[in-house]
Amino acid sequence: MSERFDPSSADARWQREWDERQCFRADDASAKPRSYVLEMFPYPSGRIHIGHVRNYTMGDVLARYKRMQGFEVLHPMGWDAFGMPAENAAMEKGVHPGGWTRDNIANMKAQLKRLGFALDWSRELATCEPEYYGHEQALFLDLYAGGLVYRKESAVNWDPVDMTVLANEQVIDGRGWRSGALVEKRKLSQWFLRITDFADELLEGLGTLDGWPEKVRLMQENWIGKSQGLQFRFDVIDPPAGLPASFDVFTTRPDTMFGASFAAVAAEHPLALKLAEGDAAVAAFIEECRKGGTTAAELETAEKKGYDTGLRVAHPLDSAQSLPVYIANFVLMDYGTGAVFACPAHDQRDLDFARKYGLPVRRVVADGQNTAAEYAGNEAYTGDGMLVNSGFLDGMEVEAAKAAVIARAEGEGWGKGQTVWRLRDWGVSRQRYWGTPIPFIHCEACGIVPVPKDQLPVTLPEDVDFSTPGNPLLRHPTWKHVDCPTCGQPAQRETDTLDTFVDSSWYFLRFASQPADKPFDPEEIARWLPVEQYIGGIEHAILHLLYARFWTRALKRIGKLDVAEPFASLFTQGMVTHETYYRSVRKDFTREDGSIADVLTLDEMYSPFEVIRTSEGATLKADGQPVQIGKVIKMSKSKKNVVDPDEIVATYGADAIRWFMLSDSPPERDLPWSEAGIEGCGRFVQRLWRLFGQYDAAASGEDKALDRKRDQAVAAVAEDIEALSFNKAVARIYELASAVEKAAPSASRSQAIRTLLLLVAPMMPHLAEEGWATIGAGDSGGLVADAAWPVFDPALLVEDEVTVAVQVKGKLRDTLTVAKGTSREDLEALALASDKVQRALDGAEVKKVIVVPDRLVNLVA
RNA sequence: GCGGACGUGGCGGAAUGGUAGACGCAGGGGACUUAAAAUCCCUUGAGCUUGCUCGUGCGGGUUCGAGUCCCGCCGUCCGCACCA
Repeated sequence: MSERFDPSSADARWQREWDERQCFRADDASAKPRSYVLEMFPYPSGRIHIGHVRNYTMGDVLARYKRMQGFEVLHPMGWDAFGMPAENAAMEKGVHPGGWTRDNIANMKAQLKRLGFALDWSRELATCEPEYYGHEQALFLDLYAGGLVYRKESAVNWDPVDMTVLANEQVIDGRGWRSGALVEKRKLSQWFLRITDFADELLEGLGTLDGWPEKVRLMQENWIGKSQGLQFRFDVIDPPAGLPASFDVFTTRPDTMFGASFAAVAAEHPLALKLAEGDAAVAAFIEECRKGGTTAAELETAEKKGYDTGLRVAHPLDSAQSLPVYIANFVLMDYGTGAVFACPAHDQRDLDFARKYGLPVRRVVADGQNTAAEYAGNEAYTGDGMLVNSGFLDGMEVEAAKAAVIARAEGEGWGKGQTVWRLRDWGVSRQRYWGTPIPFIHCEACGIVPVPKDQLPVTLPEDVDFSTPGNPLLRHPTWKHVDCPTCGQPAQRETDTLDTFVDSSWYFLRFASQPADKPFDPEEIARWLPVEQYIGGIEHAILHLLYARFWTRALKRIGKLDVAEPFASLFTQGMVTHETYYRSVRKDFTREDGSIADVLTLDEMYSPFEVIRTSEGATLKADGQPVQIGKVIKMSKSKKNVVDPDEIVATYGADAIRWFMLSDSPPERDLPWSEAGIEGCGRFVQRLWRLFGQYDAAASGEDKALDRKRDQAVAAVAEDIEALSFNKAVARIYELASAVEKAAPSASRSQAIRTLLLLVAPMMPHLAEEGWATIGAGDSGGLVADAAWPVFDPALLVEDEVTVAVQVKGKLRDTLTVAKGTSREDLEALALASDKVQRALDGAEVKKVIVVPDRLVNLVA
């Protein structure tokens, strides 16, 4: 064995070996128990980011460990390859989105290979290839046939300069993020998926996902947003001609109906719009509401504003009462019915509004002993209590009163119990080129016609022009012109493409089953799904994970597969962070005549490679002067605090960076990158290598203590990996390595070295293979990638000597080393015999003795 | 505002209610070396009177015993948000 482990030659050599032997190819026909380990597939942006390395290293350790435990493991990789950046590159650099994307894939695949991940590349897929998106089109048609896809007019953010629809996230302060143009609301006919049909199931299903973080389940629960209450009708008293005679409101507090003091409709409510037609003041008010900002800060401080329409509605429970109708800026058109009844005493917004406009505030829920109808103060009472001042509801608790009002409304026919969801149907139309074409044809005679399945895939044209804004598919000279499949007359293709979240809603199914003639085979899916462990970033907690759950359930409902929840366990890993370095620089903006127009203080950022970091501070290499050390934040190009995984691999080898990704920080938390840290990892790789070199098959003699440490490490590391507590597994391995280093040569020591190699094999596979070639030869002769996890006798884990803490009044005074299982009496006697204990007791009488066998003795004086 | 997570040495972090600080990084001292690198050994929570005191954001409580459980604060981060 050579002196040093040389990753620059060993890494590539073993990667080639794994490739040639197809070690990580999942066998569909295997009789072994199965395990599907999946990390969220990357967008091919160009380079692998350090966050990818962390994500895929975690999955890789688990996949390799599962293989060692005798599982048939499916651990695939692919590319979420459609999306905006490719079109941006096309516009900026004049390249083709497809060429750009495929080049990126090739580069990133090579990068992933250099990290030595145990992936089944035979199942690689890219969502931008017709072999993938053609099947997606087929599934979309199946969902259409199943009634889960429909078209409707919907308002979108329209960028009039780029001539495209923008996602909400792409609208910044009302302007398009690229063009800077004021964004318009535009009505477009768009394709929708009926995710709201599954709102209840998706919510219920969360309860079965024991392997998901509570945080993610809560986020999805809030997103789905189930509210139960009463929807009821307000009749307008003496409605003016041309106005609706009634409108519906929704409330979760029907119990508070006797406290109602006004009704309010949203500015975009049909009633308000109708009133505006004949009344300029109403129109002006509506316009004012529209201008209101939607940022969090603006909403926080926004004043409640209302416009009294002069209309009045009858109180459904008390015909003697009527309520004024306001148009109010705090009522949202797209939630519930866009209209509310207001009970100021028990709702903060209603109270703010009532106080401002001098409307009555009547208590109907008792706040403890406080039952007076007169409601004082500016804080609404929203707690439980007994109904008061409420006619037939008096004396009931809130929940009972809700039920009573709903029952009465349903009996009398003016309302019914209703569930309202925050979740909206999923709009999937995008006016973009680089996405899956929506497989429909618009025919003047026949309407909307699905593309017949034998004509799939509908492929994207290659010859497209990005020199002018807008959707290239729309202005392509020939692509959209087709004959109607039904009547044969000239017709037009749908030129919208699917939201890329559709692509990622079923890729995990295609990984498990890849027939050429259909999206997947349900029997093959049943063999691999659900994914045993899914790993990815928390940023996908809602959209991707909810869409994937929905898509799977939708396919189940139409009989395409028999899986309800695609991901049995989910793990959301933290980010990789790094210090930032900056200097505050004064910038003078001078006019042409030399006068100063503006002075700003800007932070100039420096990359870690421009900076020398010592324990005292940081200096810039260029001038030797100090720089400020900023916050530790997620690596990002704009903050210049990125490190390139490729450079780390070139310097320290794949195993060192993998080890770093697993060390120190718990995997769900952020991991601060440090130069010193990666150097330490590089040193540990070499330290293990030296240990492997000390393996001596001929050594003899037993070292019981080391045997036990070895077995304890095997058990603990296995437990830690299964819990994804990689940082603890790493610490255990360090401990065993130190113990082995200190031990004198023996057969036990050689055995421990061999075990150590197996324990690090999932984490440092290249080093392990290189060592196994010497140490493992003779027992299997094969690769450590195919080796089994070390076995041990659980009985041997038990220590025969234990250290027992001795406390006096709860404070540690001494420790005793005794045989395991020493009796309570003996422990007590030994504790009392201790000088330190006697000194601490200082003659006091021992009143009580607590003995926890093998752990501690506490003497209470 | 609502919901959630977290607060432990210089830093990342360990710790089924039972010896707080495992393990790593950084620091200090030493060995080897002409020297450096590499490696190895010792040391490293604070304070003082060197065997004692204090120490897990703050204040209470439960307990023989609390980083851990309960109550009330403070702070940081994340998600959602005029959701009726």
